[in-house]
Amino acid sequence: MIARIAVAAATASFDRAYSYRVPETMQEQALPGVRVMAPFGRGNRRTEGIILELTGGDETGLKALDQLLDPAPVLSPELLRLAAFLRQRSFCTMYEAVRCMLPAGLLYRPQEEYQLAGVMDEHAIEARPDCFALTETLADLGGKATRQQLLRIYEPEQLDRALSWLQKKQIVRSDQEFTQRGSEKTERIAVLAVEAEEAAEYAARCRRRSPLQAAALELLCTAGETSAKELCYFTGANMRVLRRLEQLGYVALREQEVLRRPTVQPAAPEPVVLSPEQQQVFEGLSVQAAREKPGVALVYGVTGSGKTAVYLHLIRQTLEQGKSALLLVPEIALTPQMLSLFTGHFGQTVAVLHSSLKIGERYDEYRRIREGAARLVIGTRSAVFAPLEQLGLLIVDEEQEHTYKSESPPRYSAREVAVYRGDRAGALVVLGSATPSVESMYHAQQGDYALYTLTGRYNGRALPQVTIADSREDLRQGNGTAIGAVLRRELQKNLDEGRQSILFLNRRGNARLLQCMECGAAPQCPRCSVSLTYHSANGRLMCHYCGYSDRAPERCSCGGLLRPVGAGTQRVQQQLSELFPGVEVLRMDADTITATNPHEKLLRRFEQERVPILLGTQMVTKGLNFENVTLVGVLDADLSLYVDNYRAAENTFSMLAQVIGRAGRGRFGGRAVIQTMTPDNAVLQLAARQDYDSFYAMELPQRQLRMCPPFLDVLTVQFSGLDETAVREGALRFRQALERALMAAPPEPMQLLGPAPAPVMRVNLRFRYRLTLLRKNTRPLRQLLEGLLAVFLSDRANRGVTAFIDVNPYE
DNA sequence: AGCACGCCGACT
DNA sequence: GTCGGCGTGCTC
Repeated sequence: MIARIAVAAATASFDRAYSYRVPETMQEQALPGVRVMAPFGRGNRRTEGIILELTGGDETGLKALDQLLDPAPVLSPELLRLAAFLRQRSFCTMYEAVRCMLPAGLLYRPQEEYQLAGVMDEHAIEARPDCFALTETLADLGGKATRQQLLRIYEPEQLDRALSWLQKKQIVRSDQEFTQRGSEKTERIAVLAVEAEEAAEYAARCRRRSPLQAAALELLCTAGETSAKELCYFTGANMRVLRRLEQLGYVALREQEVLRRPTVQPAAPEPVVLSPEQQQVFEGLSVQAAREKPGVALVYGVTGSGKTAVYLHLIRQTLEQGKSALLLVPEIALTPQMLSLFTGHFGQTVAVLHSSLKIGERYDEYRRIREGAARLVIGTRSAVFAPLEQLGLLIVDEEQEHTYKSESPPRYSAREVAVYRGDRAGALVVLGSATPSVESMYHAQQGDYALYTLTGRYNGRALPQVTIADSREDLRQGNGTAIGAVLRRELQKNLDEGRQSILFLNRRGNARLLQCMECGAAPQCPRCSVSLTYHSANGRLMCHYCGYSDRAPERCSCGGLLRPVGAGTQRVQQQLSELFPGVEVLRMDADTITATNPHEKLLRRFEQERVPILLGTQMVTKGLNFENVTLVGVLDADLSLYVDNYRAAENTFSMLAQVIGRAGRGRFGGRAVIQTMTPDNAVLQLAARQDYDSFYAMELPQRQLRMCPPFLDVLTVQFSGLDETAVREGALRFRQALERALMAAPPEPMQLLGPAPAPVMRVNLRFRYRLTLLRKNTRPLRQLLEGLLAVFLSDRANRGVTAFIDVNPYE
């Protein structure tokens, strides 16, 4: 018997199915979807792999599998096919695709184990004292140790240098042992092992010599029991530092059980009654779902039109038919109400999958799904790979959201995967949105998708009255603050009436920087071309691109004082307190949200204590649903509009529509004020009127003109390397090869741009350039690009330059 | 990528 | 004569 396997060791340039002989003893258990270990390459290094298929035939000259890692397949044939789709679509290797479909808890981590097998003679000891020290360590550990154990004591390079010498001399032998990650249900907790006074005293003594130990001890003195992870985060220490403290007897580390089922507060399962319009949409979808090839439905429903109620009925029907359902949401944290609604109705049938679950929780949920105990999966992007059988329904809520696109390999779009899975399984795919992506609406207009519209607002409430306020007017009046005259008037009105308001600062992310008060410079990452982000919680500077972290200095290199600046919520809060003395303003941004003060808690306070004003960045735009909020203010609507991205208009429209939708959810009607420097901008005006149809009609020809989706796809080839010239020249060579290949292909509308520096030109010391190809993303094109990429990566002329391809990226 | 094989120069 | 530098080609 021959097993065709995909191996983890393969890179894009030699990723194919490799044939191995299946030893007699494994024949029964070896099935497609079972992971294996196998020797690979000249050195026969052991690599992980997965069986794709089994065949008969000539076995001579084939290597044999050496171990099966699973008692039963971890991927069904359907999911294996999905992995192949993912590989093809996102230009990743087969094994990368497989890995991304499995929960982390299921992934084996091969653990190298080292065993003492000889002794060093005097000569050797003199020549390689470092190696001798290592053999002593091994002897202390009982003659063998795992790589991880040794890494607690030695630096990786130092360890590898010594080990390779010792292995060559056959003094140390290595073996591999497999530990299954995620089977653990514990986390590591640190506590003081001595009186706080003694610990503080030692901390003071050792501060000079080992500042990290001192910092960790001091934190433990004040915080008491802390998880090792948190302790490291706040002090900048690492596990080695904590181990050392344990050795010295100041700290005790222990494992503690952690909760494995994500907790969701189920709502009372009150019957959800559909309005006539919702009923009509439900029935239409229901009929469509019953077809042999249900296809895709776009449900376009204005904010507050009750898409969720329709989902609920559709899901119930699907489950009653004995099928399973998948509901994708952009971000779990922003949809608590939806989550409790569904758990209230479907109880244990629901499994929740998202990235902030603990490894064990995720693994448990995954198992409940695979065993058929959970038949409704609610989750974020990667939940699209949930191992559901008998899929009858896939819903992608807020389908335009960018969180569905993965920005790390495999770079897939969960929306596309959902459409593919639905097609293969004969299941209905529902894309829901208040502001559909231009692509999806285009497909609906073309008849590729069925279109359903919900126009009525919940309980017939009117849309908020929206005012566009001209910020230039305020500037002319000498009002340089973030709150213009119009908004100020409206806020005052709300305060007088005892109503609440939400203010939205349209800043990307919540990044906060340190800036020099003298020269204006902000500390830069030494390895990337970005400013470092300031974390006030632990007083450290961190780089979001490469992970660099350092204590925040007090002064700039010029000697000036460094002060935090950022999204500017603090400044606006200050201005508000001057404008409305004594009025409480609740701030919601990276600084006010911490582990102990999550944004749910903040929002609960906002609701229950009726804090008059909530001020925040992007996180205030979504999912909030408060009866007493009657005013929404957008402080700077332009900011997301004038960026170099074909989706800028769509994103801005969608964002504004969502924010405006936050007002007037209750009985009292709502108002919104949009402040802008360009009040005549058509996108803003249409968003103010919540006129999606006109926006779409205006945007579509723009897309055609710019050769952007839905007409053509954006395929970027990104190059990176330490040597800028090599990267640029590599990109240029790729461009030339691509031009030649496209010349030979049947002519199609297209445009090839670049090489140009990537938006963040340097990350982790590596320079990044990119080519942009606007062209229809067809199978022949993908094959052409895959081939060129493979050639590029194995061409010696491009040494030191890596490349990857991304389709319709967000950056 | 990661490894062996092979062909060249500097050393016991 | 051997050890080790790195350029080259392959991965069932």
